[in-house]
Amino acid sequence: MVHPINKQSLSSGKTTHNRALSLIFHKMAECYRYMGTEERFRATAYENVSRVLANMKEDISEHAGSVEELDEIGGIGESIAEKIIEYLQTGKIKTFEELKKKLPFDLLELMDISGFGPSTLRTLHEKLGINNRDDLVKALQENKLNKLKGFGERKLTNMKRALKMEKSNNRMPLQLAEEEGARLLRLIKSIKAVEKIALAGSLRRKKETVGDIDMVLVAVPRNRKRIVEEIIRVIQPQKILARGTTKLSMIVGDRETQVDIRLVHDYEFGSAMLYFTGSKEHNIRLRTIAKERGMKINEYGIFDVKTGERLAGETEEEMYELLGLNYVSPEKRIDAESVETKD
DNA sequence: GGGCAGCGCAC
DNA sequence: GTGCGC
DNA sequence: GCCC
Repeated sequence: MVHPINKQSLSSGKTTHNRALSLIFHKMAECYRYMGTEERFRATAYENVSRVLANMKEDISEHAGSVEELDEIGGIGESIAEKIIEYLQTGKIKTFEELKKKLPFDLLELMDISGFGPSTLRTLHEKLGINNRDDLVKALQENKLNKLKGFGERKLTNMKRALKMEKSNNRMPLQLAEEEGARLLRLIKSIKAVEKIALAGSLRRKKETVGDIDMVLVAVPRNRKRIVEEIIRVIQPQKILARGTTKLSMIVGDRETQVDIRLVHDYEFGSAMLYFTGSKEHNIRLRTIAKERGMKINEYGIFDVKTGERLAGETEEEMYELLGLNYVSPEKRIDAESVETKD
């Protein structure tokens, strides 16, 4: 089989600093999240920079002539600029080294696993003395978590599954995801009360690898309970992570693919598709623009902040239009810069 | 110096 | 109500 | 932490 040329791999030789720094800032973000809610915005800031670096085409050292130069990059401010320069000059970031000493650092990598947030990890550390992944696996085997408050059966099952799966990188190549997506669409379309269903997320954006499969389903509320039951019946997921009347999250197939389905009204289809297609950066940019215009945007539509009136949401096109933006095709909804104001 | 999204589901 | 993921 |  012929593989398409991968841009990332072409430039990988020049972006080694980006990768290393992206990882460090990701780890620092985890440290701050672990420290508690008062640090959560700091954590977000570090996570943002981590993502910016991961997506950057050229090596960060090309912009690292001065703090001022780095500061021009969105998401990077004075403090992180200094840390980037420190890293390029010394190979280390002192603040990071100190965080490592201060916190149960090996434990924090578990935050990369779905279901493990800061609070959960603090409880595990403080109540059971768990310091790393191995400790946790052992504690789970010995059923030591069962007594803990807030650790119900479903949560434990999900934790065990996530822990097992996390070892293998579960992102699949686009083509495989497209095949699986088409298969699921076919099955769900066979359900009578489903008025409409479409793929969203990174699969719709045609990202080169896809982590999970997102779908938006249109149905009236009175049919939703039955639809969810029917979906489970025809798809026969390996696991159900969460099920309600507006949301279904499950693990499907031998590859253990996570599938998330949102159930919405027909008039919310556009806003739900826009929202769940992402990317995250693109959404944040849209939110900011909406706010500048006195509007608020979410998966249910665009609203006038003052009156609360719903202004749009049936189609994506009308939403971009309302915001005074050119329509952006899903494939191009990559970052904040992919949003263009109309002239 | 204030805002940084806010909602559904598990518990 | 809190934690978590999205 | 960053942005406005």
